Amino acid sequence: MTVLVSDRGLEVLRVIVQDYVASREPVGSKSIVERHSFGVSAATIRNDMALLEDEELIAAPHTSSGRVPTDKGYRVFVDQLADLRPLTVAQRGAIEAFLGESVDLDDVLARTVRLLAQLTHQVALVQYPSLSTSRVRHVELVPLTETRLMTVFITDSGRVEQRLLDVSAPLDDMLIGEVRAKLNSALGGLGLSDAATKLTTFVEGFTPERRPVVQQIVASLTEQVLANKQDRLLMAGTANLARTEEDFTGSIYPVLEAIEEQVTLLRLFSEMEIEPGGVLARIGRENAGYGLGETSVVTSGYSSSGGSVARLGVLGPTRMDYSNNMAAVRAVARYLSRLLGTE
Amino acid sequence: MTVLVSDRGLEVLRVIVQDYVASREPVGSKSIVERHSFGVSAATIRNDMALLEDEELIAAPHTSSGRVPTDKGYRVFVDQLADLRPLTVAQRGAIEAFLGESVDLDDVLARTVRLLAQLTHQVALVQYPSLSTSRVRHVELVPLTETRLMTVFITDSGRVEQRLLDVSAPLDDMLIGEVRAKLNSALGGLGLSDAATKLTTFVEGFTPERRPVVQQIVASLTEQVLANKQDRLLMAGTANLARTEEDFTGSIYPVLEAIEEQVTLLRLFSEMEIEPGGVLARIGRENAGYGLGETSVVTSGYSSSGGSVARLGVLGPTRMDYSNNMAAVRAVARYLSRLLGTE
DNA sequence: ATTGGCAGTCCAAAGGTTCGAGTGCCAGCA
DNA sequence: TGCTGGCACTCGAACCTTTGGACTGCCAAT
Repeated sequence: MTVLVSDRGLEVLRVIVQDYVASREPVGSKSIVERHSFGVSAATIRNDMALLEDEELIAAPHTSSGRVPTDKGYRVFVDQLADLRPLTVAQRGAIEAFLGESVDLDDVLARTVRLLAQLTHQVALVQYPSLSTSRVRHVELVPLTETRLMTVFITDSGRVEQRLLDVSAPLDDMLIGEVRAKLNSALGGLGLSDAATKLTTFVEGFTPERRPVVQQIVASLTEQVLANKQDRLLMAGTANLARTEEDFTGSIYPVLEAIEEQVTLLRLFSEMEIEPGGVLARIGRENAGYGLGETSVVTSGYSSSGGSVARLGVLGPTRMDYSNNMAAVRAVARYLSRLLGTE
Repeated sequence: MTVLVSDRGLEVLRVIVQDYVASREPVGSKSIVERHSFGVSAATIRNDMALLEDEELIAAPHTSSGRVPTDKGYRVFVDQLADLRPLTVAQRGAIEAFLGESVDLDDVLARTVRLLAQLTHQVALVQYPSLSTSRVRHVELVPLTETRLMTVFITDSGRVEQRLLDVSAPLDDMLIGEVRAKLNSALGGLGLSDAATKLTTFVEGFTPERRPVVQQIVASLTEQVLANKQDRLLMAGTANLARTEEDFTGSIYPVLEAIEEQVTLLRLFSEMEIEPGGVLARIGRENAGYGLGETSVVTSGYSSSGGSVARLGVLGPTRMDYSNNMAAVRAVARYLSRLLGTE
């Protein structure tokens, strides 16, 4: 974009975005000079606004009404104008206090997503650390009855998956102990794909009469490994859509549908490049392909001890408070990385 | 209630509830005779309606408008008039197909709550089987690093709780094996309260130099047992509140708040007596104490293999489709009992 | 470049009117 | 006794009109 807009022009854009987000009403030249000290008259602001309109950064809903930022205007605001001031001490304290209590990964993520929803008043999303890039830390077999056992699967990203399994022949502790030991020495430290490969030949180390049972266990584990490659998504604050309903011109139905379809959101997530520590916004029509043409998505990435990177973020109407939301998402992502990294 | 209202009067109440729920509009005598074949004239219906109004079962929002059921009217409808016809074959099939795929308790309940939200288009709630009435099935200690281990706690209701733990001294497999074995023989089959009691003296069976480490493990387990006595609640379909927003006279804010406060809902659940297989409704002002004066809650109970009983249900505006929702809640509760009972 | 002024536009709110659905009541009828 | 048709009455929802005001765009002056 060539610089057809003066510095003051950009400043005008900023206050238009800010005021519009705050008031939900188109903002006019007069209210700008009243609320902000530009040191120039309303007429001057009007000239600047005319330029901004030429650049399609703002638009007038009706011939003689105030202006509203366009998607492009939000884009410029986010890229050049938004100041992501750090959260207040109180907010930081709240994050630490709230997440600090967590006892395991499930708990951490569940709290995180609720926290994010509260901080931003939007729909919050947190993706589980991808299993596919993480490694096997431990496999546990827990006998429950003679023919029933539970397989527990722990990755270095802290994720724990368990599954129940019925086997055809009675189990004895000796066998289970042996299988457990061999499984752990064979799989420990492997990436998941490698682990799955290794499992295909695992049964060979056992005597023929034991193979059927071992095979059943292996089959279950393999399934567990592969099935869980698909990513999980946590959500919170969907009710916030109700509060912001007025911001959607049509109904919020398509939005609700897209949200129920977790697959859609995962695809959307996966399309957003994340440099660690950074925070990204997709604005309005940029999401039109997903039926979310009137929503914006703010995301960042976090890393867990396994080195795997997953995403988290919020989703809401295009007219959202980007400054606050981006700051919150960034802060929570960083804190989460710290929490999961050292742990 | 004395029988001041004729049989036909009750029938009129039924169609008023049904039509009002379907159309969201006050229903008048004329539309009743048009839509339903009562074999009498509108004037007669009007007389019946006057009686119903005397009984405070219906009310007129404005002097000359149709009638709307009162909370009391809904109550009578639910208690005497609603026909809970079983779900269609297709719906049953959907339940079985959807829940049948589940792999563990977490999965079952997560699917259940989503299913319930879909069937009823309301906010769905599912309570985890209470730990307090269930018994210890297995305790597992999983070493992760030299000073770090994971404690896994499995109850006969299928619930699995895990927790990470850092200990002050290095662990060796021998010790872990011994502690695991002793824990399981000491705790297996005990109720949770008894287990907690037993844990207080558990450390005595070890040599003094080992006690500190064992004590740390025991402390963590105890905490795990006690902390988890508090019940967990799953929720889904909160976005349905947005769809039904018009049904709330004021804002839906208090409702949102009550929903975020899971404690409130748990208290409300706990107040509702459940005879197994039955389904209960709390209507409108009956929930006023919780800030939910305009909402109704439909619940039932389900039992899991541990014999423990937990609750599930839906929450929505007073003007909801009780017939459908009560049938759905009952069906899902029964199916869930079957699934968790045999498993 | 910036400004004050002015004509023009058009939405939103306020007021007024109409329309019709619905009620209550009553006298007549089976 | 219970049901019916008829009628006067009420009152909200919908529609129209009017008014006020918040804008803009443009222009001549500084």
